[in-house]
Amino acid sequence: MLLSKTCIYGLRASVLLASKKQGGLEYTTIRELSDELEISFHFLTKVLQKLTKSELLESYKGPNGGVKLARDASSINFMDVVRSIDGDSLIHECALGLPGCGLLKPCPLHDQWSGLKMNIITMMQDITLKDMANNDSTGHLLKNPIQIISGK
Amino acid sequence: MLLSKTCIYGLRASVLLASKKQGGLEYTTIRELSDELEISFHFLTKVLQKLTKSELLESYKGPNGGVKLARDASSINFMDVVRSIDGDSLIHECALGLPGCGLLKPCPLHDQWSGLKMNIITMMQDITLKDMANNDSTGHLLKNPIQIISGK
DNA sequence: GTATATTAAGACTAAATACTCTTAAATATT
DNA sequence: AATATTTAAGAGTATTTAGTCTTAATATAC
Repeated sequence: MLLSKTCIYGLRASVLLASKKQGGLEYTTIRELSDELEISFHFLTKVLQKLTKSELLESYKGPNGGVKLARDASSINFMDVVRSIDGDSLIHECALGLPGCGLLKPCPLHDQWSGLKMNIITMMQDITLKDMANNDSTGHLLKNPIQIISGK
Repeated sequence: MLLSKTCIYGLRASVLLASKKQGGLEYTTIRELSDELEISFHFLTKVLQKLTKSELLESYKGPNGGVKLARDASSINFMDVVRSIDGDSLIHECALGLPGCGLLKPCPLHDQWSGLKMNIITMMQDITLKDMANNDSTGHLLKNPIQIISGK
């Protein structure tokens, strides 16, 4: 698995926020997010605390509180969330888990893997929360995708 | 982490075998492999049992026994070992861990990720144990790399 | 056949990750 | 001030992955 489950939960919640009114710039309760994403409320709370600490989200306690994106969904990318939760092991890690593998002392897979890894990182940096929110036509991330031709 | 530690151990042992005389086609004891790779003997034994069951290795009990490659190192690729140990979750898994993600119901990352994933898989299929054994000039995988200008 | 060398298999333990529950702190409403 | 709503934080539990240990099975050599 490339990303931890914790990280995936953080991503899903961030994209869900981005899909909300005002592009996620107003408070939504974690309860609402956890209900929609079908993730345990308490666990999601912990995950989102990491995003709050790394200032991707802002939180507010009490009635009408919740979490919101700290800045526009188009300026937060996939990689920001990944680094906040999984750290940058993805960036530095050798495919064979060999300590000390690098340009100076490449493992047998280093050259091939660093190229592929760079492509993954570039992709993660290029795609923003807004992109993902707009690209969830199949409702994978958002159980109740944005209604274009709204019903009731 | 893309590959489990178990999988990485299996890869390292396979490459080490491939680097041995006769290209790994004669028996080497697991004890020798575990000593050279500095992996616990018992744990490596378990890992290699998987490779033996999937017929990438052959084992033989008793004195002069051990494990050897079941076929030439140039005909076993990286992917063979990965699939034997980690299964093909790598091939099928959605980057966001979403069940049901696929061509028919792509998640917001599906298109980008499936392209990158294909590159990873292609790389793993293209590189053989022989390639890796030949390409370990820095001795990352093999603690005592093959001596070209042999000492003592 | 007895001792020795080796892999196979299963039970067990440890560590990492995922998840739950309880309590505290902050804010709003009345 | 009292109560309700919400996130924060910490302790605790469960599950998965990694690793260890013991015993069994198989083969060789004497």
